[in-house]
Amino acid sequence: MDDELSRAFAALADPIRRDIVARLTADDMTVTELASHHDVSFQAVSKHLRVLEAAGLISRRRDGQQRWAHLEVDVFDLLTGWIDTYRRRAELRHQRLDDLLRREP
Amino acid sequence: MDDELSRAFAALADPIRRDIVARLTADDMTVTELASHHDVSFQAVSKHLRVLEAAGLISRRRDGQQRWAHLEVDVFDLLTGWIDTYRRRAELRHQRLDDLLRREP
DNA sequence: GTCGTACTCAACCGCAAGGTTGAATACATC
DNA sequence: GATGTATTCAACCTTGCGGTTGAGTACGAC
Repeated sequence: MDDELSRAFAALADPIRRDIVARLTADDMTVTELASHHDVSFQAVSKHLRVLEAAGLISRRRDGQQRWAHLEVDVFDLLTGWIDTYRRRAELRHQRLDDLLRREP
Repeated sequence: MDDELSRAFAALADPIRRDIVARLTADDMTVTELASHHDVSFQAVSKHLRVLEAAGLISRRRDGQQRWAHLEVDVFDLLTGWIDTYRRRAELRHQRLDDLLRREP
């Protein structure tokens, strides 16, 4: 659990954090607003935001007393990039297998 | 950490498990073969395989004394499905924002 | 049946994750 | 300056994860 890929996958493994990410697709939000939708303490949500920030999934901006969380979609590319690489590799393997079977029945 | 999506993300958060998945794109493999590439005990790799199986990322087949692990790519769709849904939603938001700014400068 | 091989199960350990509560900080308002 | 609000920091607790080792199971070979 050290590289960026691991942090990103781990960050999205938690349902509350996935929900936070989902809400941030609509608009930037403050900690209070995000916490209002969850049955955990305010501070717990604050922790979740720190995890998301460490994973590069969000950035944060201070405005007065409020801290606005903003979704950073670039990390999504990192994840789908990894997944697609190996999905493609698996499909290629099946392709080759099919070809072989078709050639030697 | 209960639903399939959480299990899948969590499973791929570990570098060893990602490496196992990567190797399985080339071919089905036994526990011994997979363990030979990593600096952890044989039993630790066996545990990792159980996690991957619980996440639906692999299936397993017994053949004599050997247990072959086989990659199941369908879970990849589950992950990219989730990611793309919210990536698209975020892009739509930016689209609307751009339109608004272009209309009222 | 015995031996070696492939693997799982079980018990344990250290550590980090996610949660809590209470205090501290930072800013806005009066 | 005092009060209220938004947020973080710090200390703590419990649980689960990834690792280990040692014993148990299941199968093949002799």
